[in-house]
Amino acid sequence: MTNKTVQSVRGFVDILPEDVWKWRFIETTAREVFQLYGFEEIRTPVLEKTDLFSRSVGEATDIVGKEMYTFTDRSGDSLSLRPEGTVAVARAYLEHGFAKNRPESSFYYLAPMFRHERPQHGRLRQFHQIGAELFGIPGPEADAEVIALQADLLSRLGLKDFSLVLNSLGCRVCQPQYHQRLVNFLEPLAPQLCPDCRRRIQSNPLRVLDCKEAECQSLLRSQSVPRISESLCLVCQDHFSELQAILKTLELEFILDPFLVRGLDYYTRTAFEIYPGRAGGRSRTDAISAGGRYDELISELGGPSLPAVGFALGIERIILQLPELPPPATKPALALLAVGSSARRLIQKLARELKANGFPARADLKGGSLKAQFHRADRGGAELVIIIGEDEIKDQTVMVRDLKKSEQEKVPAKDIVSYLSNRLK
RNA sequence: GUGGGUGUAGCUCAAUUGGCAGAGCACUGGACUGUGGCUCCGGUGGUUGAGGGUUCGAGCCCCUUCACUCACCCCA
Repeated sequence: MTNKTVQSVRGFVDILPEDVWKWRFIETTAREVFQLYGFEEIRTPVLEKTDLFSRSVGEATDIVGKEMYTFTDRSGDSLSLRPEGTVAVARAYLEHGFAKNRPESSFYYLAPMFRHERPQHGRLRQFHQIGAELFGIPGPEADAEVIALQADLLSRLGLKDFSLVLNSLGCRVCQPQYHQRLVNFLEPLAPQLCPDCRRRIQSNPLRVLDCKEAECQSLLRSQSVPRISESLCLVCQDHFSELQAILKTLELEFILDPFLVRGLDYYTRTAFEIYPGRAGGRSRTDAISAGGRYDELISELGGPSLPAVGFALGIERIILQLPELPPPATKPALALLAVGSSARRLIQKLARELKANGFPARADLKGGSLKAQFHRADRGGAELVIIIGEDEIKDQTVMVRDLKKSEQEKVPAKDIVSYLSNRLK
């Protein structure tokens, strides 16, 4: 492996055949669940105008501020590879008149996202999300529906142990008030906090609350930290407590975490994350799914005032949590081997004919000794091998060998299709 | 973006103090000229991630760089 060979771009990885079946499993399971819930698939472009993300996700967020793949195209427009899915779907929802003609719409997507982060376990620069957006329903029923969908999807995928962490971030009325209360609370403590936290007081005060430094934690625990729940307006309080009641009715367990934060600016009210494991300890591992309500996004994009709630789930992170599964059994293959060049023509022709009849027939394309051809057939998982050589050409037959039983018999060439039909059911 | 760890054949890993770069698997050929798996024998495959330095001599020490990985950060 010399460095002269071309390598893939950092953080962009190949998904090899030995792993692709996991992806397909996740994708088809997701599509099944979405169909049950009445969500429709939508596909939006990987490129959007940079402006779309900076005004919605937030100019100051890390995602927009330092992680986007942004470039100027030949006509001078600033474009970005999408760092997340929600905003693009909201754009499409507006652009195609759904907001007007069918405000209650629900969409899902399975798509690659791009963020220029430092690659790490479960964190790539091109990563893949399964996401869903439910538009037009203001009540907590919509939040609960979306959460139930995630839970159903995860358990269908075989992930039995996960915990749902829940919080309300408040709306555009109560959010700024809480923010100010928190900053007022933290500023006097700043000298005793770690350098990171001192910086966070301005940039992201909520992050101070789950700092990993023991000293910060004990300091905060000795004070009565203001909680968002105490600052919520009445409407937000109602929404949040109703949601909790619905989740209980649906028998969906959750853990309240007043310090749960979202990294994108458009979220209001409900915010949730799903972590692997029962404990709900959310400091150790990364969330496998997250989302929330974003009632202001549509209007901030220039549309009417319409509520929405959605989530996104990281496929790579799901795969890391997937229980050990045996790869699905592949259809038994038929290998066709040839001795001699005229036989080689015949097997390729015969293989094509067999494929037309639905048999996964694979003619050996490389040739060489029969032994080598047998070896490849065996390694390739063939159960039956058809051999054609001079003898078979002469008497218009083919030799059919069962690799498992180590038995073989001659079959008239013209009968091969019906012979195989009996043989392989 | 910050800090730590690791890079040796396609894969998994050896190599004494700085002293001839190796094994297993895989691939390939033969034993067995038209019959796979098992066994035995042989072969291909490496600028030791890359570049520079120290040294009679570097896989090993030093510097730089790239990649992977872990923690921070961020987030799905």
